[in-house]
Amino acid sequence: MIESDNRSTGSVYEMIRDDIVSGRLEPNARLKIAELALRYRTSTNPVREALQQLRGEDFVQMEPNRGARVRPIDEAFVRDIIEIEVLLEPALTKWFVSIANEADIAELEAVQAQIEENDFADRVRHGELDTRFHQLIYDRHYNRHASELWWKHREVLRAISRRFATSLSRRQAVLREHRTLIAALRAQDAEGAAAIVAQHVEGSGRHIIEQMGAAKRIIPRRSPA
Amino acid sequence: MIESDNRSTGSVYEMIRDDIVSGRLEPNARLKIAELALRYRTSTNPVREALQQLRGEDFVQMEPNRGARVRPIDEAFVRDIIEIEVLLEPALTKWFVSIANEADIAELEAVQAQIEENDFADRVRHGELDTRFHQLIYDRHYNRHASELWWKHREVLRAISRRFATSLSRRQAVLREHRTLIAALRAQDAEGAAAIVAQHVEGSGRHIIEQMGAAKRIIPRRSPA
DNA sequence: AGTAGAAAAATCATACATGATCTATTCCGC
DNA sequence: GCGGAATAGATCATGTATGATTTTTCTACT
Repeated sequence: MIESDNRSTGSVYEMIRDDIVSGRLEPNARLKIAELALRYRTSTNPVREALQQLRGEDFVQMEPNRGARVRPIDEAFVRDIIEIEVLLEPALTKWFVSIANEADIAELEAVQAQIEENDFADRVRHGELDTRFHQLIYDRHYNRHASELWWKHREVLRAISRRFATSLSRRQAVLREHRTLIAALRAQDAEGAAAIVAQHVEGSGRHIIEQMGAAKRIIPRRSPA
Repeated sequence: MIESDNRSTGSVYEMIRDDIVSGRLEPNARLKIAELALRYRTSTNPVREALQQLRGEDFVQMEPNRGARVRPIDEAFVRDIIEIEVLLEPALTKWFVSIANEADIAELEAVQAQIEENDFADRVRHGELDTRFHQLIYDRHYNRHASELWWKHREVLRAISRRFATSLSRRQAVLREHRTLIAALRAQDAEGAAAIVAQHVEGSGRHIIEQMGAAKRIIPRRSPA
């Protein structure tokens, strides 16, 4: 246990989930019931239930009689998610083109301005802004399922990204693609916007996977359970 | 409670899930913990945990202090799932084209022969065969995430379908599309196969939604909670 | 290294306290 | 008497606690 936390706000589920997504609980970390119960100042029952819910959401893996672990995230996992996002996000974007009004696009531009102003200096802030940028596009979709699926994937990817810095070339690509996307949206070019988003997602995935590969070569990997 | 079940095989989670997917627990049915504990001959703790896991998988909905219900399934829900499948399944199919060998296609044809032989006479059997048909295509995909997502959606859709009969025109379309799909796969025509699958999924979704609409007009709907 | 035994941990079963919600009856003003 | 508000009791979800049992994990010894 890293820190004996005594936050008392929010459900146990939310707190554990938060700790996983934010990285305070590392990938593959063992999640002992008694320990978590202490950490979140509850009894074991809520912890068990939270873990089961997280298991259902695939944030946690469980083996019979061997308890729970934070879902270990490897390159294949990221690739899988990205492949789905490459399909999903362009489709969500296309629909956004048909409903976006001037105010929506102005808001996108405002966020983009903040992203450029921050210019990757504050990594956490960039993550938040970038998420908000895409969320503006996806969150209003009528397909709640698709939108929530995106969000779930997003959170996982963000949890990974926060461990790595963004390469210079990737920074450039991100800014460029965001700008191009805004232009396409403004021009009501659904196909163009979708194509850029696909490229954006793919690039993001490739970047993360490369970083993971690089990190693995430096940090000696724990034997995987 | 309909039946006092005393099956003792499998985890409580599996049994509840099974009862939901198979329809023994109706959509929107209230899931009382004490009742389920009796039904599955366990204590309340495993039931509570199973419900949380199912909640994470979205088979069950929960409201604070008001317990759990079997996820009510409406047209919007089906539409959402289908929209995702329209993206997912063609992509999975394309990949299948690149790895399928003669034996794979022969197996598809064998299943298709059984489907045609059964000719929708036994509804449950048709559901099984149809699932197996598509499973042959998707299950070997390297993207476990996508494959599992398909499977989850499939189970839900099957649970709905089993309540309705298949219209004559839909029967024809299913058989035709399966045959065309096999032909495209054999011809290594990835794009063609993908297009047919997209059409197949969309048609299936449309059919289900129509059936649901029709049923609603006959069966007076319970006030939705 | 391999292993026996100890400690830790998961899992399940109860029992109970508390508080929210639902139901149905009572009660009041009209 | 009638409709609706107030309320008392039943029902249920949720959290806590504790013990039994089994499996896994750790530790110390050969």
